[in-house]
Amino acid sequence: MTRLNRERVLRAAVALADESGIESLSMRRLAQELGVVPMALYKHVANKEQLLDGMVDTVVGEIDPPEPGSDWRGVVRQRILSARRVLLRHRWAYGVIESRTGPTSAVLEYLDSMIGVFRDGGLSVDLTHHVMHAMGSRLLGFSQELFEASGASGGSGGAEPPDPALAQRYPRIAELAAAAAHDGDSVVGGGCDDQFEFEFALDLLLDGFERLRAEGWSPPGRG
Amino acid sequence: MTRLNRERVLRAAVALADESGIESLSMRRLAQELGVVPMALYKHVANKEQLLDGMVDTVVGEIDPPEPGSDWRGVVRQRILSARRVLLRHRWAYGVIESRTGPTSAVLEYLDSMIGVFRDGGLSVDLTHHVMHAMGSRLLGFSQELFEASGASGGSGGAEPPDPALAQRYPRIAELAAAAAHDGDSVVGGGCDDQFEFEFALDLLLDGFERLRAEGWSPPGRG
DNA sequence: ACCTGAACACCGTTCAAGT
DNA sequence: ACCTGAACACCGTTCAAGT
Repeated sequence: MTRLNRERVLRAAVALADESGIESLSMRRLAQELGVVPMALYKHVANKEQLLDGMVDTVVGEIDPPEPGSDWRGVVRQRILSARRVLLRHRWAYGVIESRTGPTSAVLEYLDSMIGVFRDGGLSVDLTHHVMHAMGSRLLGFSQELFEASGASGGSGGAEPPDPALAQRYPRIAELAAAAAHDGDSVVGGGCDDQFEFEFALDLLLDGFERLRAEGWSPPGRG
Repeated sequence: MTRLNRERVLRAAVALADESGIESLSMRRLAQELGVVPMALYKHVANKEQLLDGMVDTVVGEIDPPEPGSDWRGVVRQRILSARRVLLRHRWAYGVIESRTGPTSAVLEYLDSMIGVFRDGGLSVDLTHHVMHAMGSRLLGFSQELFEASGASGGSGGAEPPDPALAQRYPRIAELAAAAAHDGDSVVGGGCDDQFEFEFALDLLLDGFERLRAEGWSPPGRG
């Protein structure tokens, strides 16, 4: 039973969230996992918020650094897809990062380096600024879909057969779902190729940015 | 003291979340607000999850219907900006909608009608499908920014003066923040014109979709 | 049919005490 | 310096009882 320290606490918290979901991560449960009384944790993290901050830094630190390349779009693309792979390994990270009131230092470092790629690619400070906002959480590989995933027909969740009553109430959704039914059925989400959808939107945005850069975009007048 | 019913429960819940924030919305607190014992609520909503579903439907029902116009982009734009105004009145709705495992019926209705606008605008079923994914939660007016808002310098939150040590650690962020400092200072978020950023990204996406439509985009081969 | 009371199994966190 | 025990003020929800 080695001594507790901040790193052991954070690693155990990440492992617990990975295995049992973020909703199972309580100070009490984490302490139990570490064979310690709940209050022992408070010597190493100030409170639960700071624990979550530390978990975010741990995860964001797993993202590959940018691999320099000729095309700024390629560099951005590769790094965001790396972030996406990391975040898919830690599915709880999505909600936790969004719930932070401010960015942690690892996130700031990540954003700073991403800005550098855009700037080095020739985007102006102003354009880069709006680009960073437009990318939003997609910079970290988040899909920004309306719902986390999977079966959505009636509410009971899971993969149900397509409901003809729902198809009548929502005919446009049904048409899309029918066309998208590569594997499985879905309203919006399940049965779709998440990776394809992610890259479709990502490339659309990057191409749009590149077009604006090439056109010499500048902000609308301030008066 | 009139009889309790589902609608009164939902309206009180929305009002409580609007005023005190979603974190204050507990079954016990809501019951207290209604002058009733906690268990009385369970006759009108099955549990807290269903209460949240009902609140989402209430809010999504406030979005204006689409105003038919000549240009599909204009119709989509106007309706999404209406959704955004609604969601800004109920800031808790963002997190609650994203936390639902499946869409509520009001959301399905909204999505169905949005799909109709794209299809009537001449987008193919396949393109509309990917467009819906690419829009994601932006369809409901969400910004999809990395952090909810405001001061982000070091972690203590609030509007601090720009920290020279941080500027040295994150020089690219500092450069952007300096350029963006219309009113107030910010790392990414505070001091920026949220409405401008939202419309910038929205229009970039809509223009991209229109370009693909005009080019007769079709999905890549399946083999 | 609707509301109540007491209870169960949880939370995060403070405070005073131990070693 | 680090860990513990007991307590406080909360949760959502079940179950049996009241009217």
